[in-house]
Amino acid sequence: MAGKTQAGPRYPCIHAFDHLSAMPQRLIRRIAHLDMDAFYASVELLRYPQLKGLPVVIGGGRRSADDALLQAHADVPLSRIPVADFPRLAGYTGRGVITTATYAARQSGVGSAMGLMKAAKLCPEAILLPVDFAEIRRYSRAFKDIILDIAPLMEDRGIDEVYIDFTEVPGGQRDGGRVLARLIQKTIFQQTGLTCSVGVAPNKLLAKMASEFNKPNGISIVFEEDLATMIWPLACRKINGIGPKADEKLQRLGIRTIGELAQKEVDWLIDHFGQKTGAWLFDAAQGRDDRPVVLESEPVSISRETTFERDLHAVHDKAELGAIFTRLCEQVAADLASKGYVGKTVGIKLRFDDFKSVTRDQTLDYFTGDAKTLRQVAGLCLKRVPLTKRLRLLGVRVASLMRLQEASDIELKKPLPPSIHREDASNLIAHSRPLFD
DNA sequence: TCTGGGGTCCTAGGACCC
DNA sequence: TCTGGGGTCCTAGGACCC
Repeated sequence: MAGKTQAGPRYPCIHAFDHLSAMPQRLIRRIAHLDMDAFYASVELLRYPQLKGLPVVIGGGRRSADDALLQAHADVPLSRIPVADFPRLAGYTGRGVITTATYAARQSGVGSAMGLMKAAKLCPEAILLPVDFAEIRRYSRAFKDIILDIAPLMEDRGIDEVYIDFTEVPGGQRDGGRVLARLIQKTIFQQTGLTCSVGVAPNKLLAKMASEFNKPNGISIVFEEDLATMIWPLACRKINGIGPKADEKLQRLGIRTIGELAQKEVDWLIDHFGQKTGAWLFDAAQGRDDRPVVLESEPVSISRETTFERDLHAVHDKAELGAIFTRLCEQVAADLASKGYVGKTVGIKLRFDDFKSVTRDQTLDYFTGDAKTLRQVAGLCLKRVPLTKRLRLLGVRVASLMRLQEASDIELKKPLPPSIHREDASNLIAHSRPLFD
């Protein structure tokens, strides 16, 4: 960095750091997207370095199975666990899916979101490790704290991803953001042993795509003028927000790349995708996105759900279902309390053995966070669903949230129990089916 | 032996009010 | 007897993301 004080024109928003540069430049919007490389697997490998190079799958979601696996090794010093003692996929039964897999396991065709049983078939020699969420969260907190120390404008996008506004951060303009990106990347590695990939671009949309260009441990810089060469050749699916359904529809319309999408007229896109989506697709293809980096946001809903070890029947497994239902309500109530919220919309989610899901919810005229109240209202929601098929999942959700501190006594006062919806009452009589509630 | 869990946002229809 | 809009809230489902 040049040490001389610049003599040229001063720009009010230029940070002190840039005043030291030989050539002051106008600030251009520089947004970074950072995501950790193979986060879950990398954290596990830090703990069990003896697994390096071996096929390992990290299982997720099924807490009971995971806890059992963790428990099996609870009393063994980690450094002394021989690889042979790790639980193996073969012989494991369960309904979990894989969160991630090491490269050696991926070679056998195993990949994230795959059912554990399918993974066991594809790669029977694989070692299964449960996800240690507490450990994952510790590392997640750690890398975000490191970023906040260097660049304070950070948007949390989940366990292993953030956006960072580089625009006014010292050094954030240098080499298009590369200098700052490298500093963050290096500091995270030094302090956690984990690598990450960073993309820096004029907005979140492009930064997100850029961070994928150079994985792992990469940095990619994208400028507005790089649109045609770096973005347009990509598949539409690379746009964050275009999922399998939208992609399939685009393909049916003969659009495969973002460049092909960029050639379409707005009106044509609106005709095919509706006002909102059409206009958004048009902007995205042109690389336009003015969403700000959001530092803090209020939750919209808080929920708990669980997939059963086996499909349960409303009548035959009534007691078990009832107990699970109550426990979910208690967990949601505890989550509300620990986060300091109350809510007035209570809902349930059911998934049947054919994987079809339904939801029911009911809005109260008061706010609550009370487990018993949740259980009662959720029970009324449940009565509105015909329960002929077996169930594989049950969930409880609270929405229309308000901070507990801001809730007045009147809003929290519990009036008479809510009544069953009128149209559902006749439905109920017409069916007169057995319920586990 | 298919397919976790915790979220957000959008759409669309109906109720209800003015 | 027939027929307006607009706005807001509620509900159900679905796409998508991490």
